[in-house]
Amino acid sequence: MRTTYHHGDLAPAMIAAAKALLEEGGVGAVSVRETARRVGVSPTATYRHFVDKDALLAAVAAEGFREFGAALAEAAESGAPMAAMGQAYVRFALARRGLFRLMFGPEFADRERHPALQVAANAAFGWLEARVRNGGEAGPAGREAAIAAWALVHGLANLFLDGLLPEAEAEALTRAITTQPCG
Amino acid sequence: MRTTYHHGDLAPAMIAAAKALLEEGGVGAVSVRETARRVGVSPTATYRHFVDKDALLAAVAAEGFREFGAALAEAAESGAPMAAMGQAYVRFALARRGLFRLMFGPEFADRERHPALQVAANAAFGWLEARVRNGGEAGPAGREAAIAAWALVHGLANLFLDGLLPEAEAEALTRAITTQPCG
DNA sequence: TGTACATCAGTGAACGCGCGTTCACTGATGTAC
DNA sequence: TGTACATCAGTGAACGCGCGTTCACTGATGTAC
Repeated sequence: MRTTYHHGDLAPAMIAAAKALLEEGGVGAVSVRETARRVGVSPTATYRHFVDKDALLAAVAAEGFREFGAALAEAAESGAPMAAMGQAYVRFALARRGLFRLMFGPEFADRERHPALQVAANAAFGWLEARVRNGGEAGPAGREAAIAAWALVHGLANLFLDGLLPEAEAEALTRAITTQPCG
Repeated sequence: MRTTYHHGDLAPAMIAAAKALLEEGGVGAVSVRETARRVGVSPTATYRHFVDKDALLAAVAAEGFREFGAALAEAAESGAPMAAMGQAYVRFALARRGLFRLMFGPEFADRERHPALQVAANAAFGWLEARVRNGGEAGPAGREAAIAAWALVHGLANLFLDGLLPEAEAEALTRAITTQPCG
């Protein structure tokens, strides 16, 4: 496929290939060797761009948070922001299952070791902070309400993802629940 | 440690050892070989009791659901069942992180292949069904309210687990949020 | 415009590892007579 | 109570595998003069 010796854009290509593997078989299916194979490059080339496998996964997760944040931000423009963001949240989780699981999974539990990832995650959840400040009451009650809304939508996403709620009803249930007074 | 040739109780011992590994290093740290090593038995002995590694993990997860169900049922006896169950839910997730992640994780996504696990999971969530039937209104609104309560508490558990909400506040936040009118 | 050379981005072979699982086997146990 | 024998629950060695990573190296690119 590649005719030149130099690939030219290896890092993004590796990230894209890793994302594809992630969707196909979960985080367990992502290996340096298979990712390199997909890109058409020797495994060794990886180490020009990522110090180790963990760094590759972290880069994938960071990109995930950026996409996630963009989807939420777009929904926030809508007329009914809370319901729209809830839908966007659940939709992202179901459309990008492997990525979503990686982003929130135990792989990057110690967030100290991955500051860039931390930054991306915080940016994605900026809307939450904004809601705490702007929307409704300030103070502890406002914070708790915002957290409750977040937890509600995060819980729905995970329950659908885990097959504990019927995925076919994801859209309808999410809409119904996030448009109730407490959603 | 063991002096007899026959262990006598290998299956439960393997499950216990696998659970310990699960807490120490997540599902990735659980291997047939290491589990057998811990029990003091050859890896091969495992296959007398579990057809393969997957079966061992499924047995662990099933036991997890039974313990989880018991913890929830006990909380349900309390004077303020919803708040108590919320606390129990979150507490279980944080105390048994590896187990909780395995139970809800992608390992057993196709629930068809693990009927025993399915049964255990359904039993654990019996309280949910009960609440839909007995508590409050019946019909779609009642169902949605029950699902919302479940999602709220499941979301809180996962956000603490994933380090997105400060774990130190787990008790207080969970109490505050589950005792609000909509919790 | 041409050339020497530093630097960058790849390669291929090899390392050591732990894994899940199978094989042929053996020690221990239980049961029928 | 004793014995033959089937069955059960282990063992140890070996299989093939894919992995992450390192090594010494090479082809391609860019820059200074």
